[in-house]
Amino acid sequence: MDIVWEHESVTVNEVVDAIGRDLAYTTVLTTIRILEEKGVVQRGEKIGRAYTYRAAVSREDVRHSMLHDLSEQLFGGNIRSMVLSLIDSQQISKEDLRAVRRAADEAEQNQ
Amino acid sequence: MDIVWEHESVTVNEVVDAIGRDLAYTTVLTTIRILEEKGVVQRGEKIGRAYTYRAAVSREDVRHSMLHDLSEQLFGGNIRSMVLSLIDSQQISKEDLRAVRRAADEAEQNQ
DNA sequence: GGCTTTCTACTAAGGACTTAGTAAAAAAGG
DNA sequence: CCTTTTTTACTAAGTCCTTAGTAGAAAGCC
Repeated sequence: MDIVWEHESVTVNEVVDAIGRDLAYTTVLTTIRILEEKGVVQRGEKIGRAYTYRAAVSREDVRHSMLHDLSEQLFGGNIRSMVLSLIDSQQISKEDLRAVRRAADEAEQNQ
Repeated sequence: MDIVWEHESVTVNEVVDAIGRDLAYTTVLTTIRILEEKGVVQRGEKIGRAYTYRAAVSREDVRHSMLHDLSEQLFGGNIRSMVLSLIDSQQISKEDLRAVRRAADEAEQNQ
């Protein structure tokens, strides 16, 4: 999906070239076909002899929905706990904390 | 795992009773055996005729590692982006934002 | 001590995901 | 037009997860 999102419209071959791993053409084709079945990718018209594909859901939507799912799994749906856990994780720098505070301020403003 | 974490030490039967879903005894047994194989649960001594099991990793550790994994998958490991995405998700209230800001302040202090 | 119940170990089926092969269709090229 | 190449559709094998059944061991009960 990262590659589809980055390219707006891709053929199977473009994905194979971009993916950086040594996967067979048919492997990528199968994967895209399943993504299409699930509705996260859509088939467009042919370019030359190959079909093109483009994302049918946005990266943001997927991020939000996966974050939501994980918050359910780990924190009973409590987003606040999740954010606090991230802040306490020692993986976060001073600038990160400043950015977080700024974002919290803005979010509060816009409510 | 939730049940194991809540009970400190459990038998298979206690899990079956607590789980709220209609699962066969052997299903729960198998699941616990696999959790044991993976090292997240440890077998203790027998109580009566049944083995007891207890958590071998903390809930916090699992939360942090799963959050870390998802941050890699969705945000290239950038925790800050992940927190900002959560804050922007409209799922978060004023009090949540205040709590977040307070936590950010404390975290900065402790650095 | 033999019957009954409880628990465990082993096995297995079905679904999802990843990987890739084969065959056929479609296009390209002489 | 016939051969070669490219692309697709279908199939399949392997792994992991969830679910559960069967057989045998262990404990409990007269």
